[in-house]
Amino acid sequence: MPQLNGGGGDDLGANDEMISFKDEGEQEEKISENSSAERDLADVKSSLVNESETNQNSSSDSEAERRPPPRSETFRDKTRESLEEAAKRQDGGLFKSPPYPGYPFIMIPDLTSPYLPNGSLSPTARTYLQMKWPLLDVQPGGLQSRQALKDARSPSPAHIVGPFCWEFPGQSDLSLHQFHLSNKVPVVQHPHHVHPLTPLITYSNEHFTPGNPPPHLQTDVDPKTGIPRPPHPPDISPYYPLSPGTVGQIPHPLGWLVPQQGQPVYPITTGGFRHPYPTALTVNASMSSLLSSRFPPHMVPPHHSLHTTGIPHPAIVTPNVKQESTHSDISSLNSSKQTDAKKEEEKKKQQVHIKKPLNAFMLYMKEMRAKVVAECTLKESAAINQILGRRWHALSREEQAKYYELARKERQLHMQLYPGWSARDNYAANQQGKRKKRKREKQQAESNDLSAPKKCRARFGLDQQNNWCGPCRCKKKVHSLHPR
DNA sequence: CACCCTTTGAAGCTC
DNA sequence: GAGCTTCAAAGGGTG
Repeated sequence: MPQLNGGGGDDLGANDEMISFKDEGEQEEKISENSSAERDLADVKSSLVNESETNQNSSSDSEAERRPPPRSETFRDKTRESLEEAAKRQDGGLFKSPPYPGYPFIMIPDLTSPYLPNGSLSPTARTYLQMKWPLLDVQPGGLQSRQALKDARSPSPAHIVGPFCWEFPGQSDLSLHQFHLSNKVPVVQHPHHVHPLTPLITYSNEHFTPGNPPPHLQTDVDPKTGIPRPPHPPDISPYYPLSPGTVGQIPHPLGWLVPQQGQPVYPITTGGFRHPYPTALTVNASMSSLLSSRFPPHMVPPHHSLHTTGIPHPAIVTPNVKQESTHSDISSLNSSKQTDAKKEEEKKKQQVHIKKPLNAFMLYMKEMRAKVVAECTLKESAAINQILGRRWHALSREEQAKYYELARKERQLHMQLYPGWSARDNYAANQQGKRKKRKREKQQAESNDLSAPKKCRARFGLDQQNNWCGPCRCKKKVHSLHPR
């Protein structure tokens, strides 16, 4: 299990395990991809499949065989090298403290008293909550304000450069710069669903360079709105330019975090609001000490329980109930008492579904999906995920390490929020284990096929058992061990 | 409309 | 402890 210590450097121990680079052979594929830039979408799709198959085939070779000889200078190599150098220049090394300046808690200058005397949320708290749980309507002006906020989003890195899908490892940074410099961007595509931690990584390496905004961001002008961005204090990550006095007047720095298409990041159901989270959103002593140890004191929130606000953590969903509250028709008010009673019963029946914390790859996917979608004009998630999987393998150790560290943080936070939670809780919770059943059935079918008595035996015969597939060999052993 | 597909990683389960 | 299974996200595709 690739658990990073957060110290970076050579202590990344598991890195040898965490990057398998099973698709080293894609270098040639990339060249061919480049030469076929006018390939249409269907070809892109099919090439993905072909490449996958190719990679799978090549993966049977030994690692040494798969690794190409010291590479001549290709565009990819140059790109990666230059990017890594750039990252080194910017970072001066990995995980300098604070390693994750944007980690949610440090975005709160002060949440000791999130409420104003009139009972409303303070702008600071509002901003924090909006960032931490983007779909939460904490804007004072409701829809109008949210719309304004939405319109004033700072650009996401997911700008379109072209309709084709270019897969260059480490390209994210390059393309990011390209995107910001490019005027031929017809569409600003925002991540559809953004994990609360995603803002930390959306801008790739630059997230980990506290106080050093990348050059392309120094214009401080939102290219979409033309609205100048406020200067950020030197001690706070430039991506969270929060100031109690300015919040509410400036475009939301993470406005693009607002879920797209009206879809929530983690669907907040009515149950989500109804249930008082036993431990959710509570920064307990240990978590606070963790934060204190990792972040400057002024960035660490005090002990308090935000759950008193009834604000759900994004990881909580109530899976089986759709948003009843949206159906608050006038007519329904007539029978509100009966409906409420039924709802109450349903509520009780509902079990809070605490989702698993996202792993490193999931975090990476969340960040990069929109960009890949924009670049490829693909929307099929399966294909997108294939691309993302390959890009993931193409990432450098350092780049991957950032996501592993984020994932580690995510798990840590999750553990703090839900001490008693176990992944096991979600096993059967998923529709009474339907998927489990399906998968088992599927695997049984496969295994039946593979172990079909005549398959390998018929194909290769008893003389060439070394060519038999594993299950067939296994089955033979089993049969030999347990003869009837 | 529920489920599949597709990816990697974490964690649980089984033997 | 190895190997297998499930579930995290995502959204178009499918039956």
